[in-house]
Amino acid sequence: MPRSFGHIAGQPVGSTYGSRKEVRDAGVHLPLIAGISGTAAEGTDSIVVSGGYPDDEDYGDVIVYTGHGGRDANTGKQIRDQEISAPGNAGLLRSHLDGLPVRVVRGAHKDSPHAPNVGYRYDGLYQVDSYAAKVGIEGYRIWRFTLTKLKDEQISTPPAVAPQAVVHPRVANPAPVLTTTVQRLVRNSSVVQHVKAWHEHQCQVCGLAIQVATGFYSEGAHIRGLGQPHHGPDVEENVLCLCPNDHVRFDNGAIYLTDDLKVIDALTGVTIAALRVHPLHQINVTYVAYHRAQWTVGTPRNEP
DNA sequence: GGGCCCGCAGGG
DNA sequence: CCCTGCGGGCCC
Repeated sequence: MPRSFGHIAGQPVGSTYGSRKEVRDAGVHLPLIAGISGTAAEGTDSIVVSGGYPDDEDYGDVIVYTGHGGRDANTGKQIRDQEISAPGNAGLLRSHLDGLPVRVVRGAHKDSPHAPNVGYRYDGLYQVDSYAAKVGIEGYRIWRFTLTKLKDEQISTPPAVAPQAVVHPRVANPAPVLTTTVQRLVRNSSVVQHVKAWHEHQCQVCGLAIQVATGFYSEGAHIRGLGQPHHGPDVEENVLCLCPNDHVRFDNGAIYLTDDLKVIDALTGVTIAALRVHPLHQINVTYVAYHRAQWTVGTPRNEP
């Protein structure tokens, strides 16, 4: 069964299961025993919270989840430090860096008001807000991942086609203001992942690749913005791989691109770099021109 | 109820 | 292929 991120069709939040085999057969969490599903490269698609590690803390919408590793294979006792490079831990780190949603399944266990009374229950999607090491109850280093529950509007995937045709009805409630973290989550489509992979997380403006414990971090920047009022498409030709600084510069017009992909400093008009390109990553200059126009237009007027 | 061991399936 | 893992059943 291929790994998939986000909700599983036919498995609404609140679905219950009698055993880990049933959870697996539903496609909600694939491993039969392990609590963390996923890989260091792709990220973690799901976890099971069932009291397997004493340092877990479950507050319902916030979960502090213990990573795996460091246990004796026979006794199950913690006998050494956990490593961030262990596959499940590195997977949760990657989900944090890429803003991927994690399915959370809770299993029945004592002393948790948030766990089901019996069996397992799918409790929806969470994001990995942060992680850090600490010495756990058993006296060894553990890695702890803080997950918070996502609201429905935070996990809508960008449409595959440009949404010009979509009718936006006037609604009484204004659209929710999304945090930076959630924007990243909503925007991290497979398109963005492709672009990041081509550039190996290296910023196309300055060349910086931010490195953390088990990999790199970069941001996917849409050249012509998604959604209102720009309606840019979520396609590779409309996405740049940038470091956070150059992402902010680009989104605020402090830098823009020429049609031959030179990077211009908007304040001085000076060319500061040639955009770093990759043969597989075609960039559509229509979007480049659209972005540039946003920051360079002025009202035409008759000069005396 | 706890200990133990037999497991499968996935990841490296 | 080898190793591991927030099962689970069975025995005492």
